[in-house]
Amino acid sequence: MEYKPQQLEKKWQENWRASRTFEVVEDPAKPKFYCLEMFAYPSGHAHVGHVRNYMIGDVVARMKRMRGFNVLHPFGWDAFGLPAENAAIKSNTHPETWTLENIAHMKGQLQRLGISYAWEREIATCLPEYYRWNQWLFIRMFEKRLAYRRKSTVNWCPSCQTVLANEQVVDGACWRCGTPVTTRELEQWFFRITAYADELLKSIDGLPEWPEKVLTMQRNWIGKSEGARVRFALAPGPDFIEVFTTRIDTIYGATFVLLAPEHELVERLAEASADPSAFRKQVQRFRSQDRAGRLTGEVEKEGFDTGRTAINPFTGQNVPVWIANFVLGEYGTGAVMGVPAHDERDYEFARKYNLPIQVVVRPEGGEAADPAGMTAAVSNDGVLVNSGPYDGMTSDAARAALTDEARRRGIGEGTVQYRLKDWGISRQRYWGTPIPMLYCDTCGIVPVPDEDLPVVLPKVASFGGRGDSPLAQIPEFVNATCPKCGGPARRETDTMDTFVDSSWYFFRFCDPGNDSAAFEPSKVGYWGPVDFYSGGVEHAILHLIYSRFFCRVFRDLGMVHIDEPFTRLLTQGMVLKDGNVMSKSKGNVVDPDDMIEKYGADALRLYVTFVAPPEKEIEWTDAGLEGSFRFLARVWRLVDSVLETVAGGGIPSPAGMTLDDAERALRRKTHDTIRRVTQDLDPRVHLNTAISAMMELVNELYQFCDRPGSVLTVRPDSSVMTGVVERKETVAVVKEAVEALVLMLSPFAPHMTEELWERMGHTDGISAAAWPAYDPDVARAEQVVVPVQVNGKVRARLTVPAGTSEDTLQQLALADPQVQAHVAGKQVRKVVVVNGGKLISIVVS
RNA sequence: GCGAAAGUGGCGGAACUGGCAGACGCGCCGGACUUAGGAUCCGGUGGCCGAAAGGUCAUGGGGGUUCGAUUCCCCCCUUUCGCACCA
Repeated sequence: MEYKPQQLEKKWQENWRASRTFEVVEDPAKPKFYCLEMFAYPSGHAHVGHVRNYMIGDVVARMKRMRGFNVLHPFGWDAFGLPAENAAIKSNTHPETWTLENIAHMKGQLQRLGISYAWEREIATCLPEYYRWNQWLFIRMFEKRLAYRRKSTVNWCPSCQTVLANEQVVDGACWRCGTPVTTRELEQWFFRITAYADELLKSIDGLPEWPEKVLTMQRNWIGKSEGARVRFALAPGPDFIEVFTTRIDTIYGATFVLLAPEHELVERLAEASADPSAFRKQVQRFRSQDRAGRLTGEVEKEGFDTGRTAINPFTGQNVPVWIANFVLGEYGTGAVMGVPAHDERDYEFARKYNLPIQVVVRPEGGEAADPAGMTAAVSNDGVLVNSGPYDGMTSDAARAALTDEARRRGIGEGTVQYRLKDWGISRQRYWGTPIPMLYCDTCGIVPVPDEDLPVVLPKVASFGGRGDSPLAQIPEFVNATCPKCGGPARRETDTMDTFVDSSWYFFRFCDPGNDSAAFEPSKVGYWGPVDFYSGGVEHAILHLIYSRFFCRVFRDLGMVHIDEPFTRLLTQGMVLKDGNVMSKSKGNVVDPDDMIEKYGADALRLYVTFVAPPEKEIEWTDAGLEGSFRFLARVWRLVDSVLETVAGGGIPSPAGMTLDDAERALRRKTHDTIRRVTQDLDPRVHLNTAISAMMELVNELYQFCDRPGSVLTVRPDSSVMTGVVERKETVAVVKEAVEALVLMLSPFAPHMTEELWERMGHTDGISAAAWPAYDPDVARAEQVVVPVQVNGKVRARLTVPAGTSEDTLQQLALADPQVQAHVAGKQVRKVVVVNGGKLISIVVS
């Protein structure tokens, strides 16, 4: 029978659905395994990049199932978001229609791949059954003051017409569309992720199974720095400027103070200045400078003197107060002390504007620099000079002592500063979760009562972003009644950032149908945390830090008992075509359906897992896919040819039989392959080398069948073998090899192996079958070949019984005629037997 | 600029704690079977010298440690990624 993947794939997909093969329930008797791939944005069409991600997860899920785990492997849709809205505007449909159609199409594509998803657990975040719990959680967070509203300067994407979180600004541009981000002053809802900053940072050390790269990115993003806040009195009083510094040890060298153009004191200083309008003009110019440039240092450092001075609380000196465009209003206190001798930026600034430079730190064991002759700031720690009572202290000691003095004098204190800021979640767009809040003139901000949830997203006809939320244009939505006083109230018309949806969906999968709670704690208690999570590295800080935050919020609500949501993270590489990311606009998208039609889903699955390690980027090639197809056809022919003999349960195991050399060699190869494949899949996920090992076994089986004197032959037309196999040993050995092969191949090529498994006489289905057992006694060779090197070159090979002692090996090596030919007339300096007999190295002079 | 990772045949990639570099696949070459082969099976395939046996050079470049280095150390080059005025 020829290998025709299409029909049998259909057959088995139908069979899996009908018999609910991959649905699961909690079973305390079995070890659980929660295997998850990042759910999909329903953009319209799955491409082979998606396929690759889902295959990595599916191979792991199927393998774990066969190894006796109760495996939860669900899938769903990250279905809210701007593209739906934009597409709807363009094509004059509704975002919901667009989204649900896309989901239906993509679901079909994924099902044709034969992924072992528990489809009955499918969720879509745009449905009220789901987003209702976003609202529920929002209210809980509001109650715990983890959600709050304030006016602030926010990132604004002029193209998307909405606010962006800091995490969504990449190099000063919108993460979604690449438009340079501007700022706006808006009343916004925030999640207090900073309340967990320290915990999120510390527990990074508790994530040993995450890529180091992702952990580093998260550490940098949280950006903890320890330092001090110190107040410089403004002369004349009573105002003061509070600065944040990590280098209080250099404070005796602070010869000026710099304010961000956004600093709250700026307006008052302008007011009191000689020429307020010129002052304001300068400030305005700084504020309107390219934001990205200001943030990255591409915009030149500039500043101007406010004409005022402040008092350095340690030196007592009057120091000028300047406003500088490079000082960040959002970080620290929005004001810094200028220490030109020991900070490069301050140095540059002081040189430009001729501000005094005072050296207060010298290198340990070196001389203090001469301010006049300096060409650059010296920012290393050292020993203090010109610092009054602190002279001679190391920077470290001085930081402690100076902070202590500041605290005693009431002019400052040690603080910890984070770069991480609270997560702004308000979005002025339609296609998202309505924020369940009401504004009442008498009662203020009032949450929608739980029993009134969900606040359903009303159907509207127009959603053009115009800077305010489309929901604000619907009076029936906006006008509501205050649940507290019964008076008129206004509804919040912003929607939530879609990253809220994706920050807890993995919990919902544990109990997706629950209509009285986000999930039943006992169910997450059983399944959580996610044991294996795979997805793109682009979420290294966005989704992955928000999810870690939400997990802790649920924990503090008493609903989960874990700190971290994902035990192991694998960031898979992208699939490129012609060196580029696949995208519709580039016209280089490879549609999995086309590939399935040509070669079958199994070949596609095998290709994306074989071509490179999962973490690496790959370049799509049709030739590679064809190669994978060829391998599957080769396996098919092999099994098909020997099927009649190996089928049925009547043949005993080869263990205990008296085997000939070839049979023993094949058995050894079989068990060696089981060991290699098993290790490559678990705990490592080296899918490519696991497949290589199976290919070797297949090659070996072909050789075995073709060996001289064999009556087994794999026929090109895949007819049954010729002749009659009389040796039951031969049959038993081949059967063992073929069964192990088919089992281990099944996570990669489930359809074909199901078919073969059935034809081999099994009725239970291969996904219920047990992973083949590795027998180390079989894999161990009874004879080993030991290479003998003389001065680094292999000159002979000894064939000896396994376990020959090192002494004996040495003697045998030196007695070997070929070795002697190379040793003759020279002096043997050294003989080394490596790793108990893996190799012998002889050194002669 | 700072930091991290990586650099292996024509290509994708192997090599687990230093131990026969190039597994496995693609491509290419040859053979068998064929009316035919873009099917299949078998064989070959890093460079150079050689008819062959064999020799010799080879894991970005240069040093070092070692009996032995793709693997460990130092310097340099290149690429990719991350951070990028965070005081």
